[in-house]
Amino acid sequence: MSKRLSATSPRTRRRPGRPVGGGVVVDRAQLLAAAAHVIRSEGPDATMAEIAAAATVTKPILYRAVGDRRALTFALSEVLVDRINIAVEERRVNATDPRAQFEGAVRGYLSAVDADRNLFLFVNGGSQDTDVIRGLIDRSAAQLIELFATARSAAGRDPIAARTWAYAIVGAFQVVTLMWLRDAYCDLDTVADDLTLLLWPGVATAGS
Amino acid sequence: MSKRLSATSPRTRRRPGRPVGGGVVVDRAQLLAAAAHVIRSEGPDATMAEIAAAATVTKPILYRAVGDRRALTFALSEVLVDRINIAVEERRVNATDPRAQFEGAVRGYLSAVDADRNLFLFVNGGSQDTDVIRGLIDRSAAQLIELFATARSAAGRDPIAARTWAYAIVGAFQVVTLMWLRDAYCDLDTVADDLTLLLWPGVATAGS
DNA sequence: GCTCCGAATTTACTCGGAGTAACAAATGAG
DNA sequence: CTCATTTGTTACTCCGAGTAAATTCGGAGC
Repeated sequence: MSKRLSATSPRTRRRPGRPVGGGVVVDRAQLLAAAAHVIRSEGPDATMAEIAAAATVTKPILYRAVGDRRALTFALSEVLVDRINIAVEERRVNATDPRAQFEGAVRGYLSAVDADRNLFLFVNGGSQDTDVIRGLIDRSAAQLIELFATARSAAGRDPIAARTWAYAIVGAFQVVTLMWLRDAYCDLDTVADDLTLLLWPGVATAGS
Repeated sequence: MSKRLSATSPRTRRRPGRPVGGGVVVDRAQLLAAAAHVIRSEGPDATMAEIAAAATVTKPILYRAVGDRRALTFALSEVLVDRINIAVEERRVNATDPRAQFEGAVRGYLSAVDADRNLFLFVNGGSQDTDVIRGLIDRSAAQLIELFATARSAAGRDPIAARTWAYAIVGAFQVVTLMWLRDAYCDLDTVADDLTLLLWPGVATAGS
């Protein structure tokens, strides 16, 4: 990142200086929160300058604290995925039988993304770099992979299938959500029902 | 100042406009073919200037013939989707029972994309504009939507589910393919098997 | 045959955004 | 007081998309 320039012999090591002139201490987390806020209000195609300005900060500060746009997107994808996971868990634990759990998870995902459309769109389309998309997918798929892999291993079968299944589910969710957000071709419950109808049979038998 | 002349040889300081009558008529299809070619060889992050140069054409010509980058991406997505559909059909007709047809289609999709990785990556990540992605998805999903909708209508049920199902399948394929292309975490047949395992049960029952 | 007009093209530009280098301000140690 | 170090800001470069102005040639009119 930053290249420290060594001018002369470091006679004395100094503590990091304090902010100048009563400035606000800018923290990576604060910057991310501000970025999420401006994206939510201004839309998914916010520029780095806009994000910096919204955090009452200048661009180099943003860059030093968060990194470049890829890093920002990546970090915000963490935020979004965490939020989605919370919503999914909330819905899932309220159901007893597995299929209802799955359907609850679908609903939780959809409503979480619906509440954060712009962040979803930013994270999904914000970068032409596929590395970012890949990171987001991996993060989204992490639990699913683990879940499937343990089930699969317990059944004494090849756990490599877990990755494919997790990716497939993540992809299905992503695309359905994207199209649904843009077209609103039906209501949330219908989407959740149909998605469950399509995916649940496979998921139910996937562990075996 | 501008130093654009430095790259060109001073001998051929200028190549004036070529005769219109005997010259090469540049056609939209030719430009698209050239674009596909350069993307395949140079990679998915080819610039418009590179594409134009590869077609032995200047940028304004490219822009007049095919439109801006979004239009180019859209057109190339047509090319890719058509190619995929051909491969899918080829594999599908060689199978008799429905499940084998589905699995064949999966294999056809994967091998077609594998043969055109760069084009796939260009089309998928080439634009930060979600409209392009949306168009690609709609195009990919068109047959699936129709297929599901007729099956669904024949069963006397709501055909709106067809869209969700088609989007889900397209998304599952897209993401699985993206991750598989980048990581090569297993071979094609394994991916096809696992994808079929996950999706087929739902697809088989989806019409009813 | 010569000149001028229109169509197609190329050069050279603008515009916008990502990312960064150079500069200024301020602070604590010696 | 002075200087080194850190922090923040201005102003820049770079690069690529998209386009406007300039240029040349084929062909029509004189």
